[in-house]
Amino acid sequence: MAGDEEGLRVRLQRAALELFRERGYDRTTAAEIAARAGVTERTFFRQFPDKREVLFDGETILRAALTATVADAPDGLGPLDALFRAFRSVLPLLEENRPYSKPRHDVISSTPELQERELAKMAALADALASALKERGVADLTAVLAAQTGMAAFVHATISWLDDPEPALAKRLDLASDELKALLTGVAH
Amino acid sequence: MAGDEEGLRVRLQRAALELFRERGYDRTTAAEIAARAGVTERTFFRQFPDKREVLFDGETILRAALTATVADAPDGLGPLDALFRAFRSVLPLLEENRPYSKPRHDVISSTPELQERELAKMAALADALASALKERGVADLTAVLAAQTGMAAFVHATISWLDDPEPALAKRLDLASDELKALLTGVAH
DNA sequence: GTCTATACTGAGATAGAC
DNA sequence: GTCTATCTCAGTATAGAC
Repeated sequence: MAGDEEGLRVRLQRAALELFRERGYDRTTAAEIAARAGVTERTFFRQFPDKREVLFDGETILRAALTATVADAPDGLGPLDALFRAFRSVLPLLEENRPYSKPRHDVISSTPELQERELAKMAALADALASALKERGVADLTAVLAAQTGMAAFVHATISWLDDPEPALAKRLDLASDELKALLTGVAH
Repeated sequence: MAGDEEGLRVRLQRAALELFRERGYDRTTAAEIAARAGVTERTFFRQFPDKREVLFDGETILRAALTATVADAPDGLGPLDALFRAFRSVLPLLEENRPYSKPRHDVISSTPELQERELAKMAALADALASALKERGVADLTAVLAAQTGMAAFVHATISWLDDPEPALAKRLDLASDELKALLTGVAH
């Protein structure tokens, strides 16, 4: 038995992604993932509360980075600008992880169960960002709408960039930001 | 047996909501729901692909109503205005259903599994609205961002109104609409 | 690590609508 | 008779309790 719990989690994640790509998500069992990582099924479920979660370990890190950057934003910066500043701050992290994220995303987008979990993670992230904005003194409704709107732009930019690396993610983020501005044009009420 | 399939679905939905409120979602089995509706477990799963889905039958109607109204919007109306016009058109439907929607929402918000499913439904709705906007000639990126942003406002208004009926839903929608305008105006880039 | 509940799936038998 | 919906029975996999 290794004491290397972190290494075990990574091994399980890799084994899972491999198997999901080979046979598809629903045709691979938790026992098979565990076996490929050299442990038992029980150990798998001790590391991850359910089978889907094995593909969503990185979200914690992303959330921590984003909320910290929002908290550190200079005074007077508007809510959406504070968010986009945070999104830009994690660009290197995302670009570095693209080789893993791309196949991972392919599996997710072809598996309804995993899509649901992804939406849940993104919603949790948006909630965390809304809280970070409120900490800055942004009003509740404003913070929630800004977080949702910003996340929508961020997710859309990221996903389209995973499908096609050109244009670069930074460029796509700028595009989405501009597009949000333009949305207002013609809003009557 | 009865040919009344629609009545059966409604009976199953009501039985499910009752049981979920009595014992909680995870402490009630599909067999129990079926039994209360007078059928077997297998029949339950023929009507609904999984246990969660029994609480999400109305989404289809809402989606049809919203997309139809977006399609019917007068020429020259901006994307966000077309969306809010559609949201307002569906207010009577929502108000009429509040007695059912409120307990349903309580169950959902206390059950992670159901929250995930709800997010998936809302995402599907946003996709449908984005498509409806594209049909009107709105550019892809614009349509997607408008749909996501509009849905965020709509969902937030609806949920807060389920928690507390005052102020009215129409008022809450106007508030959210105004808030979005204010939000987008301050984007620097 | 073992055992069990329960969500789901498939196949075949049955019964009612037409 | 066909067709469709339910029931019955047997099975697998996830997840939780012990």
